Amino acid sequence: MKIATFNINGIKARAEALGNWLDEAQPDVALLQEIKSVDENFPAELFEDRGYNVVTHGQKSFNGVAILSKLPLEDVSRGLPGDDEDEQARWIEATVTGERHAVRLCGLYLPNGNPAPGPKYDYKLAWMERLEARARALLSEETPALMAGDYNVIPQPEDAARPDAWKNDALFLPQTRAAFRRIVNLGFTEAFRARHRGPGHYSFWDYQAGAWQKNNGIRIDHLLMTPACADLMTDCAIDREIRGRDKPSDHVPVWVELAA
DNA sequence: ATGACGCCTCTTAGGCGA
Repeated sequence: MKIATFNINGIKARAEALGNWLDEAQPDVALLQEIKSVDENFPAELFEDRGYNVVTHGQKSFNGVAILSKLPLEDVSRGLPGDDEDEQARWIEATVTGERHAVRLCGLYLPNGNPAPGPKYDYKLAWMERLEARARALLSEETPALMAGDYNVIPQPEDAARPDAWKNDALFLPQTRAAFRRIVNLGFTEAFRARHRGPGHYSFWDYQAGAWQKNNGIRIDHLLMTPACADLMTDCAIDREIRGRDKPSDHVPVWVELAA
């Protein structure tokens, strides 16, 4: 079961590029972020025609998450628990069942948090506390579960081409990294680092200032697996090359293969 | 660096992102 996370930066602008990538990469599941669309305007038929089931949790203009899955999506849940006042669409869950295992899938778009300090950074840290609570609950199930998406967190200096440039940024501040590390340390396996060491692995390159051409990237799209899920992982990689195509998102897909 | 780039919309300007 191949499961990918991909911040597409707008479904309207990315429909064609996303379709091309799906046709080539053939993921069983794609967790999408920043659809920037209300549910009614999401072009589900483009993906249903390719054999995907589609669930969305959208909002107008900003944010929005979706799941595309060739397997049926069961027990769909929208919104991260813990704040009934939060109207930003950043979390969606569903269960898929493989030949041997059911896997709980959580797609997330963690708040950017800039500028920091400030109310946006406070919202990011509060959201991460709610994420930690949901993560604890998933672990207590002792079943395969995956929390994947755009975390807007650079975990370590080696995850940025120019870490000094991010020193005061909400993606890299010590408090941000500590909150991420606290969640991982509950018992999750960060899929990419379980298989690849060293610098130079990125999932985002800014549109500006030739960041892609200079390979000035950061690694902020992550897949966190419960122990029962990590036991099933057979591969993990970043589909780096699609950043160089026409009309790319500023993020690229990251995927895991699970023997589920 | 008040920059760039590209997405979005109550669109041709301004908000937002990372």
